[in-house]
Amino acid sequence: MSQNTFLKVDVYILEQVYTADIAYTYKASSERANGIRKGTLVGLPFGGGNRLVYGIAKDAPAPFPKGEDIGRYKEIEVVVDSKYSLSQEMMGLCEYIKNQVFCTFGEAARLCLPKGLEIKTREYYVKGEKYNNFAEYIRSCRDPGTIKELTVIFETTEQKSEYCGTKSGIIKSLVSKKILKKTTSLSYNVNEKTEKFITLTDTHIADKLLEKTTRKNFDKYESVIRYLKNAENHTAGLNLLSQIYSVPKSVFLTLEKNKAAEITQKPLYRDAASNYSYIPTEKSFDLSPAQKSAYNQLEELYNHKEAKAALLYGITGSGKTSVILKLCDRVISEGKTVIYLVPEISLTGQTARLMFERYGDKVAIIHSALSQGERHDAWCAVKNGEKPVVLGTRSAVFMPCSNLGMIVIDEEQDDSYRSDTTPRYHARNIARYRCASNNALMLLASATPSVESFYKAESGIYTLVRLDKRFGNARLPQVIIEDIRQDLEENPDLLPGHRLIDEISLNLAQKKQTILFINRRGFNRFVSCSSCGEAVKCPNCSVTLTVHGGQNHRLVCHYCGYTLPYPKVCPSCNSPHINRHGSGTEKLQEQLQTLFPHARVLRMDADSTAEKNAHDKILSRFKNGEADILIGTQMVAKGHDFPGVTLVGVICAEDSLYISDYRANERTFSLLTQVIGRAGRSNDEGRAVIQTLVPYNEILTLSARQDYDEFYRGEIALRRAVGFPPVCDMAVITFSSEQEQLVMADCVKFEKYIASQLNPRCKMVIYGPMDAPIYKLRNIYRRRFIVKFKNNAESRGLFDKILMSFTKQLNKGVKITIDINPNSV
DNA sequence: AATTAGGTTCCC
DNA sequence: GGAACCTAATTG
Repeated sequence: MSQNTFLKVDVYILEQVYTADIAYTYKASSERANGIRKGTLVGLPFGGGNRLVYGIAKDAPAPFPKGEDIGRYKEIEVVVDSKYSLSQEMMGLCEYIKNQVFCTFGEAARLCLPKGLEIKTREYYVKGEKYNNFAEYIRSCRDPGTIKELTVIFETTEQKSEYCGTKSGIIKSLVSKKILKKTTSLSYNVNEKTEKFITLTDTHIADKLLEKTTRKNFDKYESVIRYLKNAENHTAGLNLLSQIYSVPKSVFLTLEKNKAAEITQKPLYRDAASNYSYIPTEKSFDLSPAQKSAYNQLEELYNHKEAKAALLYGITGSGKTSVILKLCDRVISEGKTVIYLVPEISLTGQTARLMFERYGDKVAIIHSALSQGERHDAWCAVKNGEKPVVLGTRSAVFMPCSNLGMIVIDEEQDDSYRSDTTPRYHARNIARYRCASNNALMLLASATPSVESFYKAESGIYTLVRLDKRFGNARLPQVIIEDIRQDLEENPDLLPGHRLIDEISLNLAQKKQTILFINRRGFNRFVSCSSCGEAVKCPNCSVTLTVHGGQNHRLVCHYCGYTLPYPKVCPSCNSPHINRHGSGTEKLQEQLQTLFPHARVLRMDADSTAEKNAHDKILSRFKNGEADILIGTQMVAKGHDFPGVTLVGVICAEDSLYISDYRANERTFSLLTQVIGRAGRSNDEGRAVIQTLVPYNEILTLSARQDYDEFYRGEIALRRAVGFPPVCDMAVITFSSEQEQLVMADCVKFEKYIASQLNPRCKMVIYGPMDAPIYKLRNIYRRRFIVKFKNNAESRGLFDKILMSFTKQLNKGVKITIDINPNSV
């Protein structure tokens, strides 16, 4: 073959490691290169073993420079279907992610591709060059047992010329002697589901065929042909037809063979929409004057058709959703697409119903509880433009929408928008990039914006749009901050105090609903021994175990899932005096059932929502009035609209205040404001009882007043004074390993190394090394450094350089990760 | 001599 | 991350 029949293709390997993430040069025959553009997914032989891996073409194929030695390049083996190609925009996005969060291009690309597309290579063996010498080989083998195995191998080889074998030493040596040759083939985890259809194309032939048919089969042909003649487009599903008339498949094949009919395949989408019941509606929203004004401001911004970002700050119950949906209408009516992000699956259910009502099957739903097949099909449907609206959690921000008009991030302050595994991206940053490259609008919405976003709104980077009146007649709830120190002295074990009990009784009598919030699941938080003082800890993690399933049933680790029966004696000193401490959702549920035996109580926490669609079931049962009281962890706080709820109780409000994290105040304020906001969303006035040991705490009083502005003013002043985000940026560099000493050693090494690498222009301040807040997790020890810096290209470049070179120096089994502005520090 | 275990290096 | 490649240790 002459030189110029090959084209040069630079590819990124999908599974490449961080230290060597470069584009590799491959060659492709000009014919094959026809199917390759920038962003095309390809299969390549990679590494010494030439195993087949995925790559993505970095650029379009180009001719090799004259005189280049093409022989040293390997050839692209597979060009994957173009529907799995990444668009120009997504290629740019991957490059952006790679630079921002220090991951490989491939890791970024995988976020943009449907899960389950992962290559599965199957190893098998075929005859090698020296296959004919094989009889000789057997004679030289001493162990009769292995001869038996070999015979089996070659018998099947003779017949099929293929053997899926174990990796025994025999095969290895046969391969090295070139008697066998190792080969790989590729298959996908998820395949497209298709449905077969039959179309009657020629009624004449069909009728003639009927005349010739023997009496025995006549009825079957007759009914099939009759059905098809009357069917729309003379077409019907093959499986359906064969079921209705119990016809064998051969009937259809005969019709096709005689050219009376055609059989076609259509992709069959596994659509999660079928899980939701909804009634389509055409009705438009009646917006209040306040909503109208917010809408107008946002629409004006959208009309610029420029990369814009807005923060819709609307107090709880102000009707943000109607404003946003109306804006969606506007964008979709122009033929553009919308991505609508919500924090968790517990929220998709409610919003999904709203979206389906308005946009029907134009909506794709993406969340973690989908099966791989559903996810894959939704991805394809979005890619080919069948679903202009995407509703989903964090990962939905990567959906392959073309012609994006808007990305909405609802409850934008929520922690779940940041990924806590590599690549550690924040959906907000991805959205910002995508909106920028599509000249689209990024719309952040919240009742309690993150300090970071509000800061940007203040400095004019985002346009701030306010909605500070509740919708309709609804008013903010009356909030009582209840000092429960007295109650606890009387009965240290009782969770609801006098005041809350009275309010619940009142609500039950009035047949109104109540939400009780307690930020801990399980029964007791931990158990400890009164003889030796030790708390029972998880053997794999440096945390205490939580009591679950009744007061003395089991102990469970919330981090690794380790569990053991409730101990009779202290594991440390064998004393029988074990005490339970702290309270969770289960204990609250038990106490309520004793206090109010006739009340119907539902509980929503990570345990009660383990199975698929459980969130939605609990929430809709509560909404339908099938229960009087809903107990839950933060799941109940977020965005749900329960018109029947007039009372909200918070059991230990200060719980989340005293975590050593600079965002503890922000998180507490946001959580309390939101949970209080669940009350009184219709005409009835709402009440909230906040039980606490620190009644004069400012965060509590501010959230009781729902006074975000005041909270923000205090918080930003504090962050300025101490130097925390958003005033500066923070990088957390974590070292982790199963071997404690190796982590220690590498941290010491790194401390010196980073000091020697610092660039005075980057102004980095380094703290550490120190133990991670949970030092041991799943038997992995973690220590870390915290770096305060300014996030710009120069300092990112410096981090990149430091990480690249230090990763090579790490002890074996030690991992290094970097997280910029993580959720918790 | 010939596996086999452990460590190191590079992948177009 | 993983296979090949190298080297030293183990073994009948």
